[in-house]
Amino acid sequence: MADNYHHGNLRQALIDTGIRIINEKGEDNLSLRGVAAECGVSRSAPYSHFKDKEELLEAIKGSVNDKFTDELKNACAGTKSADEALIAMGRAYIDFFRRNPDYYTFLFGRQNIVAHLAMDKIHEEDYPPFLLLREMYKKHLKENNLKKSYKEQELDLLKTWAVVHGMASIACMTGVETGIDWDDPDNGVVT
Amino acid sequence: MADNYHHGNLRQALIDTGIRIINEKGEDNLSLRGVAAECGVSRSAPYSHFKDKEELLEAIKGSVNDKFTDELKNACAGTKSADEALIAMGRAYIDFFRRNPDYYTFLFGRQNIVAHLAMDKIHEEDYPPFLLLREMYKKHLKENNLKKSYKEQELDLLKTWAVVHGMASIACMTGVETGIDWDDPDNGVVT
DNA sequence: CAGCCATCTTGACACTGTCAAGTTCGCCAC
DNA sequence: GTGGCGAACTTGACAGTGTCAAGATGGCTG
Repeated sequence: MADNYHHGNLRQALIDTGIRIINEKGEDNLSLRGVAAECGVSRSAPYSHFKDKEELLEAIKGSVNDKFTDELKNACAGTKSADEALIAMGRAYIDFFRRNPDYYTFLFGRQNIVAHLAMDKIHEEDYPPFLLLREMYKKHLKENNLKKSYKEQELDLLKTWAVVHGMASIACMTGVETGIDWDDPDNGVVT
Repeated sequence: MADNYHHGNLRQALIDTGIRIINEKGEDNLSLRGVAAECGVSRSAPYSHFKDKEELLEAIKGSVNDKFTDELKNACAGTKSADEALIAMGRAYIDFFRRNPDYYTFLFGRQNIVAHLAMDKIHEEDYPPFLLLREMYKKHLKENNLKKSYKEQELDLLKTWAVVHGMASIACMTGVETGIDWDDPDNGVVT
């Protein structure tokens, strides 16, 4: 049967059902054998597409990261100024992980990002969400006619990222409703 | 032999070697059987002290959390004002996870804290490090003769925790050296 | 048509968490 | 002391896991 052999797009199927399983049952309950089974394929078929279980997880991570980055971009899309965009991004960042708490550990747990990007300092890295933040931040400086030293900019970016990222983490841990008027504080931090 | 039976303090021994293994080989490579073996005890001996592997992990987590809280307290100890104490705590918080990056995921990963403390909102929780932060924050308000609404206080605390926690997370992910003059920014955020 | 080779399968192994049943031994009532 | 209770520990067993080696399949290229 041509059904069993040459599945067609097993690689993508594995990634997709992998994401679904993580959503339904959490990262802990994702097994290579399980993913393979749900794709209607034998236990070691995945080894034709991924060296490791780890490599499949990395691929899934990449996919989730794309979705995350898209949501951040969409949040920016409807805004008229860089200031608005920064606020919208902050909201979207936190919302994303409030809606999918499991993704926080999944994306940021372990040494994933380090392994992926091998960056030395934050401002040298190419983590897409951070690139987006920097871009908007520079726009914000231009629009408001602000001049800052490189050091000051670096610190602003780090602080902004930290506060938003921290809020997301806290929101995931506690399930807290961030009853916060982002229009004020985020701006306060950035400027 | 009295050596095999009634180990004496197996419970604590399991926790201690558990911590050691996590330090040496990471959480992923910690197996119940492994811990038991290193304690010179059979594979299911741990089940006399812990219901689960999860219950052992929780115990280890508690132990690590104690160490973390101690370091924060020690950081406060040498300070003369609440403002100084807050800064010292922020530094200690970030330093702790820069020294032990694995602990970040271990402590804050999954739903650990939620499961542990079952808190609804941040200001109602009893997570020791946060209690310490709030205590120092209130001292800071008193020492500086500041009056703030409950809402404002809540927001200050959340923002402060978020920025410090976020910095810690970022530091763990990136291994970045936080070349930051904490004497300025932290104060700026808190006040 | 021949055969290459990516793709997939089956068999096997070591390792894991967990349970049931049995063993050991300190301790307490008699 | 002696009996035995019960906590602490052991051994045997089972299902599930990641991974590899060897073989089967079948679309593509010559």
